[in-house]
Amino acid sequence: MMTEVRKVLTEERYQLILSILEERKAVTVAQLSEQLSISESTIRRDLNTLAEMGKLNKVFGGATALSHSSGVFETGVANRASAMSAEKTAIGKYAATLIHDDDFVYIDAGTTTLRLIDFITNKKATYVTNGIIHAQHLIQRNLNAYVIGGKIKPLTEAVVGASGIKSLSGLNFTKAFMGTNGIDTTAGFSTPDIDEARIKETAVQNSYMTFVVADHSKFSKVCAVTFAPLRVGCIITDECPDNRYSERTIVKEVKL
Amino acid sequence: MMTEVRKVLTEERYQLILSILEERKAVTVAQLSEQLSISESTIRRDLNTLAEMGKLNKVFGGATALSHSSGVFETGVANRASAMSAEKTAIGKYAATLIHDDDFVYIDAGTTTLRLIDFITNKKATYVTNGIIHAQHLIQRNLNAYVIGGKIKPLTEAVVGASGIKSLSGLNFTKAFMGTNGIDTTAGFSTPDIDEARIKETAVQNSYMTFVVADHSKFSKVCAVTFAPLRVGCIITDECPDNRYSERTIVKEVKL
DNA sequence: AAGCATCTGCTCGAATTTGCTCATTTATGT
DNA sequence: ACATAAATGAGCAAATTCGAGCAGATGCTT
Repeated sequence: MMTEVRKVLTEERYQLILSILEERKAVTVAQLSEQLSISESTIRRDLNTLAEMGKLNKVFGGATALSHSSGVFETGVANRASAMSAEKTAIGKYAATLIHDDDFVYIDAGTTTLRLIDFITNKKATYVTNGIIHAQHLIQRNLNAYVIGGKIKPLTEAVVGASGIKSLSGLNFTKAFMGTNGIDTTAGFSTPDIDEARIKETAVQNSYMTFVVADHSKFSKVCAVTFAPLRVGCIITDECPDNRYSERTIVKEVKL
Repeated sequence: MMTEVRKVLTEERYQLILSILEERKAVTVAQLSEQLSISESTIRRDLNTLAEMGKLNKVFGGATALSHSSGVFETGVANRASAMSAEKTAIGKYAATLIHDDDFVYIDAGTTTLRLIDFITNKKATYVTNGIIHAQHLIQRNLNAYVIGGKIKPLTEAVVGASGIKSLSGLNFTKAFMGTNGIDTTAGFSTPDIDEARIKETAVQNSYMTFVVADHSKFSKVCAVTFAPLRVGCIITDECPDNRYSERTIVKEVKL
């Protein structure tokens, strides 16, 4: 090998793989290959070895961490959060810290934003959402909750349509937390449903700042309808796979 | 464009499905398909596998969670619904038969009206409510559901306040189904909360017909704020204790 | 320096998973 | 009860992943 990069010992790689797995609970061969700059063949060999040693659970496509029943400290929200992907929890936890007193916050319907609600502590801010389940969670946390009026889309239990957009007019949010199905350098933020896109579009336009919460799987994906260009939304994610995004807008990577 | 799509491990998908199910207690195949951006075929296969493992309850159209120990439907409003259960059921069952095709129905927040929703069969009518839980129930019955926008009152999870009233303007209901805390010959229909009273008042004014659903315990009670005089609302009850009411408005007694 | 063992990365056929189509079954409305 | 619509599962083709085999590189010994 002609490279001057220090050789990574096999044992060292094993430790790296295990620590990554410990954090993520599940990784693909491709992820490990990219992160460690090692060929997939070697990753496969390592995973096989580690699986034989009983250090991890090998599955088709990658590996999962062994189910450790170690955590007795898990309570309520944390318990549900651990069942949920760790990424969304980390993203939600960070995003929640961005809310300050007297903020007028819009919370978009979606799973990542729902996780965010569980970490909100600021009771002086005011919250508006278009998600029926989101509204319930806000209320259960004793927060100042408002819901957008309009037609409810059965699939996602989100308020959409013309009257929903009308409901948003005149509301000037200080911060909007949006979910998205796709993030792309040229297509921006996109979602499959046109009605939901219109609502998102209006909410973003009516907000002073926009934060898009999305885990790494949403990058380089393009859905049917774009609701905002890349530059208008700060991205909060667990891992940004490409610096082409940080060149075009603010990207905050939270650590797991 | 290199649409780099991040692989999601099968095991990971299982966890995601279970956590979503934990959150919502019931999901459709279509919902999971959209949430996880995965084909319905795969979702079906996953649900079958998870059902075989005994991790969830597979039903036609989707899946339901196993343990109903802690759910959104058993908190707050749903708990109080247990009082006068048989009476409310009978009242709701009858009231639901009053809804016809092309009706534009307003359903007030409250426990009796919530029971009413469970008996609605007409899918051609359109339904508007100010209750968050009511909206969820309407959606789960695949009905045309709209929600009023505005501030959510924590105790009853009902939308109240000025923007709620504004949300109602321009809506001309054919039928309104209202709950009430008190019915009195002189004070009319009354409720303890002034904000909720204002919403009720507006809804009644905007409706061609008004039905007040109330069990016998509500008669001869007067609460802080009157939202409608006795004559504007037909009363649907299990037992009317006094013919002074039937002299002043239409009273329908349903049998248990 | 040459020999040898080990590790790494690449290639390719086999195995697995995934998404689509379509006939059948199940639910809903008249 | 009948007709219509929706959901389901089996079958099939495409995409992805796996593992064995092979060649080059590295490090250690002679």
